[in-house]
Amino acid sequence: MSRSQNWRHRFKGHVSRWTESREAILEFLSRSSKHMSVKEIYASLYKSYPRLGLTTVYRTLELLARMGLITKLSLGNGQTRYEFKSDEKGKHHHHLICISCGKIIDYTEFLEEELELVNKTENRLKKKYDFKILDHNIEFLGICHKCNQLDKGGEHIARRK
Amino acid sequence: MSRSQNWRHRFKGHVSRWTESREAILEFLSRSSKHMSVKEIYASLYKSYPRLGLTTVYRTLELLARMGLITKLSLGNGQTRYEFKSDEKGKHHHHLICISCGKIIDYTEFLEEELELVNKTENRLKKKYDFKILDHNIEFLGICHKCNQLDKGGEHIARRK
DNA sequence: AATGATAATGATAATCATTGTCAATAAAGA
DNA sequence: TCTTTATTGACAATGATTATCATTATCATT
Repeated sequence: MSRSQNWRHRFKGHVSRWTESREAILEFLSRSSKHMSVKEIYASLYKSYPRLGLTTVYRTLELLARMGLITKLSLGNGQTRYEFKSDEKGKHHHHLICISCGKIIDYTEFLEEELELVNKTENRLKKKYDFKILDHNIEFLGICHKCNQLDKGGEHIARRK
Repeated sequence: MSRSQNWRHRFKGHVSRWTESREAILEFLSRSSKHMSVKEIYASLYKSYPRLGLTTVYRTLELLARMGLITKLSLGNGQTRYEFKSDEKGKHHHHLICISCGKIIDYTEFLEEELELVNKTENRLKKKYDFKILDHNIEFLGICHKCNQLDKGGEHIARRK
């Protein structure tokens, strides 16, 4: 757990103490797949760090989001998810979400123009509303192929659980 | 409650029965301000429709979102919010959210290009991933002016509750 | 207009993510 | 090493959302 301290400097200026928990959580997120739930993060870390408390995970994730290092995703299924904000080109993505089964698709195509526009808008908003902008979320919501088949099965929307 | 039936036809094909509750909720949302919480919606309707149950409000909102008539907003503060999707030009907006105090700003500026791009992306995604796209959310997250002042007060991010 | 099948409701309990509390612990400067 | 106090973590508390299920109300049919 104490091997890599690559992330320590990232906390400078934001918090007064660097701790193993914070290091571990940030380190873990930087290596994991997208949109991890709090439970998943906690469970994964617990294996190699049993002393970690769930409360700390919540607090740290909130902290990291405030620091702008991770993105918080509220996808409307009762589970907040987080993902590391990579600087690597090509890693940036947005979300396509099925509101029926909850499936999430990260799409990385079609982003060139999108990002350009996002940056422009970000600057305009920053000026006009005096916000310090940390992040953005762009998501498209709909019904995936599989769920759409069910819809066509004759059932009314309201009937499905 | 039974006076206006303007919305009845909207339910055709989606559900098998039209009911007062559904009418009332859709009618209410079409008149109200943006991003109402479930509690707010329930409380408002309760006055003139005391038989309405909270469960029904939840179910109906879910239904209306599935029908594509309202937008569901999960803003990460533990309260799902909903808003009517108006066809009126100029009513469309996106969100600028303060992650510190939760303040939400609807911005309607800078949307011309944005919408064009959104439509284009929507079509591309629809084709590529075979989704029936119902809605989109675009939000910018950051720290509003007021909260940013506090940050500068010397406190570390982690200290604030 | 009355009937009957069943979609929809609503009171209530149950679930589960998130937050509050506070004594114990551990960074980090002296 | 010692002291200060930021941070932690076990646990309780909260609060939004969902599940249950008997009751009610819609609407096609009579």
